[in-house]
Amino acid sequence: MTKNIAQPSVERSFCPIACALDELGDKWTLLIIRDLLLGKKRFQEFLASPEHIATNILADRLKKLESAGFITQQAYQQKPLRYQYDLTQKGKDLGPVLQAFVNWGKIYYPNSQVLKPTV
Amino acid sequence: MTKNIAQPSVERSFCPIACALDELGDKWTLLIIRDLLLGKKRFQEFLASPEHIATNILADRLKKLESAGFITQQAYQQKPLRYQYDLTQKGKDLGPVLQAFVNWGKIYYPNSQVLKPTV
DNA sequence: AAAAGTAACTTGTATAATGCAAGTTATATT
DNA sequence: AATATAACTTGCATTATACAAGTTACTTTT
Repeated sequence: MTKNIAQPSVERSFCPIACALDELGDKWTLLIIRDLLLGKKRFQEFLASPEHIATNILADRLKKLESAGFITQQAYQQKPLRYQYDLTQKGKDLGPVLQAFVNWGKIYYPNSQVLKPTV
Repeated sequence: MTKNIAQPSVERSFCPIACALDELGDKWTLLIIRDLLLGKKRFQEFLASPEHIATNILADRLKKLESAGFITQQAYQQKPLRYQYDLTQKGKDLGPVLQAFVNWGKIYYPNSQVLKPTV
């Protein structure tokens, strides 16, 4: 079960890298940020990414990303109620971090391919 | 217990970010890379970092980093046998990724402080 | 010479995170 | 009425992480 929404409450150190990894250091969170930067906004769009995140993990990460101020959730229609997620400035500013990963990854995973922006 | 040394064997997708996170996407691995970039080389030096990694996790990550080609292990003395770890080019090339985290983290964690190089 | 210390780990155990399948709620479509 | 869709939640098994303690092979201190 995935029931904790509370954040770690104390960071491990004052190092900015450690602080960042406290919030982003897992196998999925930065991939959701990647999808958002590429234009995806909805639950089903994230699920459709090639890594196939599980629905419980996705729901958990969206909650944590929202409570940590990386994204906002808002309804884009009322009947039926449907939500979309948008990056805050804090989230958008991770662009250079992901670009650094891409630059590095293209060298060390020669078969890899950068995903095309949605839209 | 931490007994698996084998790598995931299949990457989740062809995305270079996903490939990178397959090897680096956890709370500790990039902090060890950070320490190595700052000049640390020995088990006890990594343990002394302010985040206080557990010894079993550190031993596990050093093995995984070596088998993934990020670091090399070599004895720096024989009696008693002691090892040091050095970054390969693949590991050193993560410098810009960590710098991007630092640049971002300094903005969003105003109390954070960049660690000084060891030496 | 015995006791204590140090580096680099390993082992045990408890808690937390992840993965997979299935179920839920509220509509819309056929 | 039956099926479909979006956005989740729930259960359960597997894997990862945290913390404490133990191990091995020396070196240093008393």
